[in-house]
Amino acid sequence: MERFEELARRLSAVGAVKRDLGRTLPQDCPAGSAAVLTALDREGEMRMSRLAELLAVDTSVTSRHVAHVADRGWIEKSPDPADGRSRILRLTPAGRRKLAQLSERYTRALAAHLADWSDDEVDRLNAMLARLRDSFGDCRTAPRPPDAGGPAEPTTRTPA
Amino acid sequence: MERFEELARRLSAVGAVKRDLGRTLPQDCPAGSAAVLTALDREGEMRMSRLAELLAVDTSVTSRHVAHVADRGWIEKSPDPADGRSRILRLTPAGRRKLAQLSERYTRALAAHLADWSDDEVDRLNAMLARLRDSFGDCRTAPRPPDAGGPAEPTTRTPA
DNA sequence: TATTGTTATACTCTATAACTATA
DNA sequence: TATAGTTATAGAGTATAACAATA
Repeated sequence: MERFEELARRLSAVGAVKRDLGRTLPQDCPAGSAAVLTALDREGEMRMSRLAELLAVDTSVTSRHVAHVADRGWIEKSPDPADGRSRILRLTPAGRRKLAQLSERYTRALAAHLADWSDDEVDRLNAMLARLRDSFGDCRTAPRPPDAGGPAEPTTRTPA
Repeated sequence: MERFEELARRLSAVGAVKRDLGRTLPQDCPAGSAAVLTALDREGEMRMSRLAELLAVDTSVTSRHVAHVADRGWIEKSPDPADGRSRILRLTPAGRRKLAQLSERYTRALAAHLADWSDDEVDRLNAMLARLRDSFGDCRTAPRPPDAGGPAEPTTRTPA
């Protein structure tokens, strides 16, 4: 169990890293908003429920974050032809520009701190974090739909 | 930069893992309090300023968390013979019992989710997270950038 | 009746700034 | 004057529950 106790502490310490990186974000786009933009950029347009699932937070939380970015014109909500209760969320050109700006700053800060890491090391950390996330799978929400069409061409953005 | 963009997303996703694990914590001891108990258990008695440094949060934040656990009798504050402004923080027996309880639940949840990980894999993740934390050293004093619309301001650092 | 999303409320975590009490 | 710690205030993130509109 010792190694799991260590892991618990290490995960806790990741918070410090994230707080530090979060300071690169502009005042009008906090981490929650950046996460919405990033998800829509990578996965393409989607409904609120799916976005909440991707972000692994409650729909009420997602609703607030979406409202924030929609108020600023970074995403648009169009009617969902398949379900009148739902709407389709989509990045706007302004949203893409905002995301590009965020991503550039955030990623640059990360790269600066990890300047002495080899590409391979970063890749290995990425792989392990991916596995970690998978191991916690869908403890909060339903599994992703059987994915058929593949995500709309992601432009490789990033932030929080 | 792509691998750093991926890392940014992976780090963000760690939040979901931590939220999930955080649900194992008892109502009277949230994550911040647990962090205080853990640090005092591992590093031994210390002053507020050192604790704040270990947790990588502002002393005002630490002060609140310490007040929470002190109110519940989990730590005690004794006068610092070397400096009258300061006090020494120390776990009480009750604090140790509380921590043992927390740790048991938290660690068990972690172990359950990572049941199919080998010891070696957990060790490697631990090592990488340790290095990640080290790479962000003591960068807690960096103020927020002036933000708002404009392009990323110039940085003195030269990322890879 | 069930589901999608919104809103009201509450709690945790964090930071900045003002304040106290020592040094 | 400077430092250790506290407190007041504010902002972000999250969750639960009550609600509206639609299915």
